[in-house]
Amino acid sequence: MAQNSKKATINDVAREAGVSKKTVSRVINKSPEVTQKTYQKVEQAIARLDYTPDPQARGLSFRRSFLFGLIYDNVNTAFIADIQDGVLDKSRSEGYELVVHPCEHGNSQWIDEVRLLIDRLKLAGVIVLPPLSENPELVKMLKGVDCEYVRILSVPLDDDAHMVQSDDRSAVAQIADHLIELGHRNIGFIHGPKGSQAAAERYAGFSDALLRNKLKLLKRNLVWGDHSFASGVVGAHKLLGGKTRPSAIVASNDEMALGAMVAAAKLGIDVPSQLSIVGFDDEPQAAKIYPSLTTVNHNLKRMGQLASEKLAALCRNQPEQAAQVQSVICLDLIVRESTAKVPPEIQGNDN
Amino acid sequence: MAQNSKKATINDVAREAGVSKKTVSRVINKSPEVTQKTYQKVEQAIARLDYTPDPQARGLSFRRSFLFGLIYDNVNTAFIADIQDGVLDKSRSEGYELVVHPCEHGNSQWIDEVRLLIDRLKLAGVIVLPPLSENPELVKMLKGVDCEYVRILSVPLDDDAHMVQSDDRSAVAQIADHLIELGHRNIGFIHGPKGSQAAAERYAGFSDALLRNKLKLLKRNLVWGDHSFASGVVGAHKLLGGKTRPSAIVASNDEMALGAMVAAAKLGIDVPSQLSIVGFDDEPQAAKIYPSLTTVNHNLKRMGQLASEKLAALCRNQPEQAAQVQSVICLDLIVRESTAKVPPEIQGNDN
DNA sequence: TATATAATTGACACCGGTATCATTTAGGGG
DNA sequence: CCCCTAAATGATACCGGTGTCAATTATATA
Repeated sequence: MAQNSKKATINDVAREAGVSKKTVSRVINKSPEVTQKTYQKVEQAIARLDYTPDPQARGLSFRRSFLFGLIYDNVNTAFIADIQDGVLDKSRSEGYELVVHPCEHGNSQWIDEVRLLIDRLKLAGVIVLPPLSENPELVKMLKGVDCEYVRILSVPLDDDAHMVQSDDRSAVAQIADHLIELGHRNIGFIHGPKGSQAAAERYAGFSDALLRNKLKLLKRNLVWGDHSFASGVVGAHKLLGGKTRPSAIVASNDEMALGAMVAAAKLGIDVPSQLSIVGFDDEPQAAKIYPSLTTVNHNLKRMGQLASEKLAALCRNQPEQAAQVQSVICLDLIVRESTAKVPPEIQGNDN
Repeated sequence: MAQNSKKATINDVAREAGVSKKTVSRVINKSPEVTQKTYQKVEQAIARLDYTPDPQARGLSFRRSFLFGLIYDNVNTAFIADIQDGVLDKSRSEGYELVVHPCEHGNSQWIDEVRLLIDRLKLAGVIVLPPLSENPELVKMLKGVDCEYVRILSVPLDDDAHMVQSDDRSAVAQIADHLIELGHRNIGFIHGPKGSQAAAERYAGFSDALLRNKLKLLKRNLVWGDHSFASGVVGAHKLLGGKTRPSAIVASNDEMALGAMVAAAKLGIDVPSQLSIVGFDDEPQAAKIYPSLTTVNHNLKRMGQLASEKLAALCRNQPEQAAQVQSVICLDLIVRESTAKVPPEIQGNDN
């Protein structure tokens, strides 16, 4: 407790340094027009008084706060928490605190609600998470409002300054390649929700890999899910119920992959000796089951860091710099216990 | 977009309503001294102009912001996300936005850091999550600062207005009772980290149940862990390695219970036919494995809601009201597939 | 009906900063 | 050495609200 009782104001510093408060303000804002000498005088006074400027008062003048907003839909809490962690990492070091703001999914008013939030809190910038970030109406709104933004999504975009993209497509291709290398030819796929662009990207990656390896995409090997555990169970049952069941299943996310594993267990199909299963996301539980799940790691924290780094650059009015921050994140294939060579008795049994 | 271009200020409303801006301010703050008639005039003007007061400006005058802080240690992201969700639920309906602020664990400066955060953002209140909330230094700091607070923890406290407690002790007792009902007499326990009061409470519950049922607490049935998955694996190996291995294992949290399940699987011990396992927390993955995990549900979201409800009451200067909000939360036993009757061949094999 | 008292309302300073523009100081050329 | 121009600094209004206290109005009392 350096200060006596009240915290120092800019007037105290001005008095202490023997300058006007405007000059102190200049120092705080690193204005280049201040003399070296004056600068030091003020700096010392600031240090002596243990002064920190009041963000509220500054915000009132600037018509802008020192807050970032994190806008998300409350679907997957683990997902959010990790990104949030990364965002906090960078934003706080840049002098911004973070306001979190989940939106009711399905509530069509959410865009207006976000606008109101931005307006009222005078947010300096927002980071929008998928699937909200895919919404074109939102982007339209953000462009019309005095607030910077960065979108996190898995759909490629031609707007490096405002996006951090995880390259889901290549990652799923990688994962499919891994299975193909293990000898699998007959591979099932559990698709994500129909409206989701992210899910579409993941399927595209699967398709890429199969075509590149001259394998056919069989209709009977594709089932639809909605990224929920239950839909993974159902989907796997469908895939495994046919006469020529696939020797491997790729699920569009871990949640469904876990569902597939439970379905297999209940059907008495051993993973991985009789069936390989892969997921996508590397959720915490993926490593904590037996057999542990081969999947792909999102680097969520890193994405959060990059997003806030871009946002901070945008708020400094340096869009070029924001664009130069890495925009596309590659994911890491994580091979665990749920994948193995195709069992010999099935070997030739492909399409 | 109702407003023309700029948002309306209090002066605009005052002009529109034909009163002074101070009177408008009174209406905003629901001051009782305003006439019914004036009140309506102003309300209508506000509605016509689509006016919302500027929280920054109000905060500057009040020397207080309309922000709550959520202070946590970054150990378990799922845990945080759910509470955060509940906190947001209530706090936003009370007119507060939420700033999230993780603290580096191990960094001993964190209390000062929180003080600075409170000071700079002039937070109206903070909600502190365990294990941070257990720290007496923190509480001392919070009492010396002009900011309301609510602690979430699992240790009983005599301070209803400032705490939301989850009754871990009774819950673990319940879970042990469940096992005892199933015929288990020889029950192992994997303890949480040594410093943690929460872990101590859970063990106390276990002990309660055994003593109540006149079972002995055997030293060989207690191993220490640290709430991590890995320590669950190790702990279970120790418990299962002896000559008279327990027929059931209670882990102090789900994470370790999952570790125990993997350990059992690798040892070729079938769950639940040869070994029952229970966890604590009901993390999302608990239901998404086979066999699914019997555990206890935290009602994290509810805790978050109650905490923010209390905090809002405190901020309205109604401590009695805050104290009346439910303070102790009972947890729900969730029986799934990982527990079963004790196998007959072991039946008499107790202490 | 006049007056004392309480209930409403308004004028103005202030919260802690920044913007604008005038003023002072410093540097350079004649 | 003086004048001109540019750089550094300061005075004052203002951001959008609230607090204080005085001024006005309504109500109660005599």
